[in-house]
Amino acid sequence: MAIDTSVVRNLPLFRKLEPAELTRLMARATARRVPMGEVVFEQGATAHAFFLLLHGRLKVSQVTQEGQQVMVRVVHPGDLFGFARALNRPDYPGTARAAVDSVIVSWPMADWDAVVENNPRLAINAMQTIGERLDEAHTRLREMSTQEVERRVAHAVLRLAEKAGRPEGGGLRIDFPITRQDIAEMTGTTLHTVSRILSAWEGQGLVEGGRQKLMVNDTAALARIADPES
Amino acid sequence: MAIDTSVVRNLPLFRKLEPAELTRLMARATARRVPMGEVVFEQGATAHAFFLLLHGRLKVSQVTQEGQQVMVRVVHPGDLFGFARALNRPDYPGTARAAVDSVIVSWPMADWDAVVENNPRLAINAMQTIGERLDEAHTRLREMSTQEVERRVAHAVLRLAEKAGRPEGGGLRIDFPITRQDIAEMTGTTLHTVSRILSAWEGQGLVEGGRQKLMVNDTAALARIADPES
DNA sequence: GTGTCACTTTGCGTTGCCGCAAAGATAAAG
DNA sequence: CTTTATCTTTGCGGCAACGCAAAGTGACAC
Repeated sequence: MAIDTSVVRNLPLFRKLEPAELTRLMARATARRVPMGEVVFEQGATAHAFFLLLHGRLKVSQVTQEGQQVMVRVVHPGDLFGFARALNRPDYPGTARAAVDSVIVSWPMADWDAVVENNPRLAINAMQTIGERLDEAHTRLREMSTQEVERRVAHAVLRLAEKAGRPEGGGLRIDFPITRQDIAEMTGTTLHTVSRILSAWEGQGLVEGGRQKLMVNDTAALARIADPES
Repeated sequence: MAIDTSVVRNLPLFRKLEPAELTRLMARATARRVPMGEVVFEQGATAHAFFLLLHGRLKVSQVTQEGQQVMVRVVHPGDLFGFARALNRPDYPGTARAAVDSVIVSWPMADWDAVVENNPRLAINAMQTIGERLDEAHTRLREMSTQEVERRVAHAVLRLAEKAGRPEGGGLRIDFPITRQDIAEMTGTTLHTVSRILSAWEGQGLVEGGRQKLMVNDTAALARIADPES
C-alpha cells in the first residue's frame, strides 16, 4: 500500500528531508492495521523490518531469564520503533504488542543501510531520536537509583499523562488500557505496591482508577510528589 | 597538535571510512593530556566539543537535584564521549572526570554536523555506538528492576573486570582506582551495602579488596551469583 | 441472567536494605 | 615520624516494600 507523504512529513525523523527523497522512501513502505493485543514483533526474533507508529499505542517489554517482565517503553504515534539494525543488532531486544487497535508503517530492514547512506540528514535525525531514547533511559536509571517507589510511580504517571493524556472533565485520561501490572513493570516494583499507592492518591483526589483505566485529576500535586524540591 | 591516523584507524567508529576522509577528520582534532582527577566537562555546561578517549579511564556521573551522585558510565580507551550534539542537546548531561592520567582527542562540536553530513558511514557508526549505549542502559534498567543488590553488584564488577581487568596472579585487577562509593553509584545502592557484599565475597576468596582497589579472583563464581540460572 | 476470567484491593507477616554511628585502615602531606 | 584526610568496615535499629493470601469488582461471553 502506498502512503501519502503528508502523513509523515512533519515527524522529527523526516525533517529537512528532500521531498523527492521522502517520496522514494515512502514508496518502499508498507502500512498495516494491528488489532489490539496483536504482537508486531517478538523478543529475540530476527529483525526483518523497522517500524513507525502512525496511530494507536504499543507496549514494548522484555522478559528476563527468570521470566520477569519489564516494560521498556510505550510507543506513541510518530515514534520509530524496532530499529534493531541501526543498533547493529540482528534481533529485536523486546516484544511489541498493540495496546489498542493501531496502524503501523514498516520498511524492510535491508533498506536501512541504503536509506541512511543516501540520506545523511535522515541519519542525523535517527541519531537524535535514539539519543532521546538514551536520555530517557538515563533518566529512568537515575530515578531507579535514587528515588523511592512512590516518586517513581508519580514520574511514570506524569509521563503517561503528558504523552497519552486526553483532556476530560478537568483532568487527563490515559487514552489506552493500562494495568497496575504495567505501571509496576515501568517503575520496577510490584502491582500490589502500585495499587496501594494509586488507592492512596485516589483517596486524596489526585487520580481516579478503574479496571485498566487511569485518570489524572491533579497534575500539580503529582508533580510535587515526583519532585518535592522544585 | 596533529594526530597520526594510525592511532584511531581501527576503532569501530572510524571503520570503513575513506583514508582521505579520516585524515581530514583528524586534522581538525586536538589531543590533550588530562591528569588524574581533572574534569573534562561539567554537567550542564554548553557542549563545545566532543571527545574520544585514547588512553586512561574517565568516570561520567550525574548529580540529582537532591545532590545524589549517580555514575552513568565508565569511559574506556577507544570510547567516544561527550557527543551531546548528536543527541540534540545543547549541554553535557553529566560530568566527566579522569580516574587516572588520560589522553583525549577532541573536535569542535560545530564540526559534528558537517562531518556527519559528509560521512554517512561515520553517521552509521556513530549511531551504532549510541545504540550500544542504549542497550547497556536497558540492561542496567532491567537489572535495577528485577534483581537484588548482590546480583547487581556482581554484574557491575564483572563488567569492570571485562572492560578494565589486567591479568594478575590468576585473577583480574581493575586497573584504575575505584571506590565502594563508585560501585554503589553504579548499582543504585549505598557504599555500606557494597562494602558488606565485597567483604563477604572476600571471605569466600572471590575477590580481594583494598583502598580504591579491586581484584577479581573467581570470575566463574561471580558469574554464578550474577546469573544463577545459566 | 449467570458464570467466568482478568484485574484490583487490602491485610498481614517478613525481610532486604538503608541510615546512622563509630571505629579501623591506608595513603599522602607536613 | 606524626598528622590529616579519605576510604573502608562493622554493628544495630528501623522501615519501605515485597510476598503471600484472599476477597472484591468490573467486563465480557454465552
